[in-house]
Amino acid sequence: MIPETHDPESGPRWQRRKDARPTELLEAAFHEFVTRGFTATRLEDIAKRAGCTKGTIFLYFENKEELFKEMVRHILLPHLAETEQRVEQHEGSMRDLLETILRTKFERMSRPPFSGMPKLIFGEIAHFPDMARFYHEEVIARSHRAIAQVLERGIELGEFRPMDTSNVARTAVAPLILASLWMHSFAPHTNEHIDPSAFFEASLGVLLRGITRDVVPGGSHE
Amino acid sequence: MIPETHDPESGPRWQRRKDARPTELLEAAFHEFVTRGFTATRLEDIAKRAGCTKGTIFLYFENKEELFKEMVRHILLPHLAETEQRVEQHEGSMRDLLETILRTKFERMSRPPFSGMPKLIFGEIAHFPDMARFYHEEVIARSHRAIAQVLERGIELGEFRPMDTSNVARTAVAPLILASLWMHSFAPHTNEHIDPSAFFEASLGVLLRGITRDVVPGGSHE
DNA sequence: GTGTTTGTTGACCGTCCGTTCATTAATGAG
DNA sequence: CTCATTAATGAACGGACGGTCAACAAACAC
Repeated sequence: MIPETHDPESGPRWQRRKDARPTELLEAAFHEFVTRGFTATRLEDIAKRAGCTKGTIFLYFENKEELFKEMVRHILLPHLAETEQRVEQHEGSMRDLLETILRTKFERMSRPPFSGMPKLIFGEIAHFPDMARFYHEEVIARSHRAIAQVLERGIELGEFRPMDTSNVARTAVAPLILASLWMHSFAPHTNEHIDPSAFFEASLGVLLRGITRDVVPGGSHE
Repeated sequence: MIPETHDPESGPRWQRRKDARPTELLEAAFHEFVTRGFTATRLEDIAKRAGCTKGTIFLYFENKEELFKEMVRHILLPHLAETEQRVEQHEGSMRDLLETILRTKFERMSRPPFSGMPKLIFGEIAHFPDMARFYHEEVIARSHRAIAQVLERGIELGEFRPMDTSNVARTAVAPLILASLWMHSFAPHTNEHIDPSAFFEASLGVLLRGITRDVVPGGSHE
């Protein structure tokens, strides 16, 4: 009942941690934004989760929007090189590569905290033109390019039929995005629970059959 | 510069229109919600568009959330019977029926104002459990059931291969939803413009090839 | 015309929350 | 130890907006 009095047992009331704060704030922001959305997240919540107060945020970030941008940079950019590198290095079946890429993406996007990104992005990015451009160029376009490239190489190799690779690439990721959105919008409030794995396998099956070049029946696939 | 003085030329300052107000407000609400999102829409904007003031809204609706619910009921429910009836009455190729249903859905979802619904729904419905249940039961589940039914009948008729019809139905609509989301999030802020029709055709092609039962090459499709 | 009913207004209230800043205290140098 | 520096605090500000309500005026009966 004497909150003003500092408990001498617990050391200093707070510490000066200039180096650690930004990262802690970015990660707290990621959690809160992805859980509650940009607008609904209060800076006080982020501060609390990061173990400081609201005012501290403004020592390291210009404002809420800038914090959001930095958060995206900090969290997502490290994941991009991986996919690109995988495409670069892969040799052999493009069908296998495509499956691997989509499966990896699915693993990441189907579990928190990343499962919350699509809702966050599609739901609120329209209000932040800078951010929309940044996210599109740095995340979506790069990911899209990697998948389209795999499709093109597959066509050249005769594994896939000729197609509109750009739009098929979008078709390929659409179910992944829908699954994430579902988890964070309807799933918590309905009894109809989608089994994410089964949904992924079903959509992957449709995709692979839909793009594979017709083969002569009777011919082995090995 | 005398805004308090009412211009005698323009008739009464306002009219009493008890019957017309609700519909006008619901349609104004639809436009505003779909354009700016639930949270970002101010009741004042809706009132202005409907030709009245904020206070009038509360004569007809309990609060903002209730207005939102009524809006969904008013706008969407009339569209549902149509699809169900089409499925009921169709005879002949399930492939044609599936294509017709998806194409109709695409036409509606790819143009304003309906193109804004997915963003509105997936973006903000999580905050309104009642609404989520209602929308899921009355809109999504019914639409989903119709598509799954077409797939099942197609399997029985030997047009489609055996499959997880429920999850393939979701796979089928995923690109439509993604296209709508794109239009209302990234499209206004990037140079990479998706051609909605081309995207639809590409995804429809993948879907149909992906679910069609394998046929003997050389056989005509007629 | 007069009076009554009631649909509509618009000023107002209370709350929420991003942002600011004077104050406080942790830290490190000397 | 003392002092200077500055990270961190938390009270306070201000604008936005959902919701309220007393006053107003349109409509209608007579």
